Amino acid sequence: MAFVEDDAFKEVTRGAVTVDTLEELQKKWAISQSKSKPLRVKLGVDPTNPQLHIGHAVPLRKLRQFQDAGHLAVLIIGDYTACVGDPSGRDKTRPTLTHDQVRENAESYLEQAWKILDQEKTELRWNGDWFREMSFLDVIALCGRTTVARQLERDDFQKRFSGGLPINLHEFIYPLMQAWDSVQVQADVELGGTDQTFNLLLGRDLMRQEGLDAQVCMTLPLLVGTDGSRKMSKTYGNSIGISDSPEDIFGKTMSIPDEAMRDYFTLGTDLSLSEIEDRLASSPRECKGFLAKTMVRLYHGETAAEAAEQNFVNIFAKGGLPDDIEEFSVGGDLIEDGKVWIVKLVVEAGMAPSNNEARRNVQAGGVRIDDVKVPDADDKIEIKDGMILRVGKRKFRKIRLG
RNA sequence: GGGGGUGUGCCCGAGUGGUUAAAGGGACUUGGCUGUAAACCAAGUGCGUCAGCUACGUAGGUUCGAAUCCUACCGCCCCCA
Repeated sequence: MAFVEDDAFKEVTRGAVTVDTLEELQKKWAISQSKSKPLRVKLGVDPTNPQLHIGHAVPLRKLRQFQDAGHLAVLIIGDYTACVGDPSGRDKTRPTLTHDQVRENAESYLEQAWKILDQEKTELRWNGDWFREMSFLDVIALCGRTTVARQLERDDFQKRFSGGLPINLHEFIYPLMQAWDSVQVQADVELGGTDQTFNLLLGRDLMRQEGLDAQVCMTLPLLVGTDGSRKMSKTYGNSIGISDSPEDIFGKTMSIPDEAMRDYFTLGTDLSLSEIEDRLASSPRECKGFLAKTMVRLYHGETAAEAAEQNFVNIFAKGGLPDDIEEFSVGGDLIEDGKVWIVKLVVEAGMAPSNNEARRNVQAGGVRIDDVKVPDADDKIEIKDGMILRVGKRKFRKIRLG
């Protein structure tokens, strides 16, 4: 067997948790090189949410690495699978989306994905193209390709089943759909998070059943969220969106636990392993600052990265103010004798969701006007144009009269 | 189809007629320390300018009074067929 150990191959396998199997990948890689025929590397994405975060970016970056090595990305938009909802790693049934919602999400999804992928080397497919054509009989036949026992071996279903939680029948079909995608596009390699293992392996099975050369399955670690414990997910509120502002990306990255830095570097950036090691060897704070800057650079460019860092240092190291502060115009009905009740002001400025929450913030000493604490929640504030209202550490508003 | 369970706040979970806006934990928020890290400490987490209002699957009912009792409905789980 050909033994591939070139740099591109190393780069492409870097960070993978499992490769089923590495030998097959080496073989495919070697054949691809000798025949100058790019590998078809599949990634299926379900646009269940219009916002991509850097956790989603992990497999996309991996896909990009394959592209840089001369291979073809086969990006499948799961417009049909998204309507089912992937049960992987879930402890409850996913809410189902309408097809229209999915189409809409897909648009913004792609817009963001092209920040990472090379569009020239991408084959874009929609799995509705083949699922739409299937008859009910076809679906039945597809379902016949796996067994209930096999499904129940999965950890997520096992937990739900033994825990007395519902498992809806359509959830069993999801992996089959994803696996069928592989058959349709004749994938050489499929990428996915470790939670995708079952789905990916089922793709191998179906391809073999169809007499095709089975795909190699590569699983990647799930990026941990900014809380450092759970996987990154918008629903957990621990995600960094790739469309977030430079300031947000910088700030959120600075708030991750130190232990998560290595994963963020290896999974979320394009830096070389040796550089990453060097950085990790420096002081954690410096290292994290560099990480944050790198993250901003990836999605907003070098200039924005510099600015975001400046801004951060200015606010948190020097206790200053951000460069750009959102303005809030105080409407006439709020003002009484030139004064505004602090609680109402905070709420109206969108800095707290309710009066009670705003009141608590004041009582805790977290509300400042021009850097002076507001002592009492009952206080009325004399409004001056340009005054700075601050709630907590990171929320600022410049008050405008009129 | 028959029988047995179960449904509480963001999540888990206690509570079986009366200071129960509802124990405890997680999560989160604000403050302190700091590196917007971790750990730790403190306060807090339905709404309401504070009088009050609304909440324990949904709708009714019993009661001076219900998350707690009754009826119906809905969802979910288990066993039998």
